[in-house]
Amino acid sequence: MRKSRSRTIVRPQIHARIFAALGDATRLSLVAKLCGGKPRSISQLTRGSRLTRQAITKHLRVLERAEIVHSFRTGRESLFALDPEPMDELKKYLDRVSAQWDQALSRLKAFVEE
Amino acid sequence: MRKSRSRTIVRPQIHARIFAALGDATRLSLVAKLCGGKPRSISQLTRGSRLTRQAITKHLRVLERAEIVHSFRTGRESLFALDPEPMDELKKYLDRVSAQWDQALSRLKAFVEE
DNA sequence: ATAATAGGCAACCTTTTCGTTGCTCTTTCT
DNA sequence: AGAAAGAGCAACGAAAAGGTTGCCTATTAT
Repeated sequence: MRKSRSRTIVRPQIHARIFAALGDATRLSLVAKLCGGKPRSISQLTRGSRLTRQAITKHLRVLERAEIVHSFRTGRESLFALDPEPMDELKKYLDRVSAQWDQALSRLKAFVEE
Repeated sequence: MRKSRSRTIVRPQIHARIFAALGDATRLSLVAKLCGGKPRSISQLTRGSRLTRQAITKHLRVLERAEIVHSFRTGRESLFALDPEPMDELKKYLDRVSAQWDQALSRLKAFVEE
């Protein structure tokens, strides 16, 4: 078995911003509303929330900076839609983490059994 | 096609804490170090970082509260090890999101083509 | 033309987060 | 026994996050 202990397979840093953007209940529920597929306006997304429109706007901007969402203006409203690529990236990241983890476990098992 | 528009498939809230815990570059790199499999002490995890031991400790406690990591004391050192279940949960969450997304896309496609 | 709706921008406040320093305690090494 | 290493606790400060209010502009509806 090749033991490449000098290098870590899982990269740091890059995904922190995406994780952070999803690390808030309000934003997570915005994502939930948007993953229905249809673009929604800020007012629409504000309806049913206890927060003000401006608060929702700020959350949407955070999601936008993390590129989880993009917006475009039509007439007097700005619509937001989901951008699923970063989520896929996160999924891949988590896959790598658990792959490395499983590998570590089987190494451990092999070590114990030898 | 059954259109269950009244309920959202993707749940909010529950995963926010886990996402938030991973939403920091320092903590992400701690996870990276830990997913090698071997439990590491606080001092070990501090070595090579520009931060103080206490800063690292705090980050570890955050990861612990999110149940991404657990700790146990042996002698004078407390060791931390990864707990991969929450990561799996996140992966499942992201799967649900992208499943719903794909579904929305195909609904849209069907609508456009009809 | 006016009123109503949708948003942007800026100031402001409060709470969390991130990191530090200083001190104490326990365990291990010599 | 004494020194060194590992860690816990508490106080503190700076900065960021989350939210609000007030006001102004642009678009749509009546």
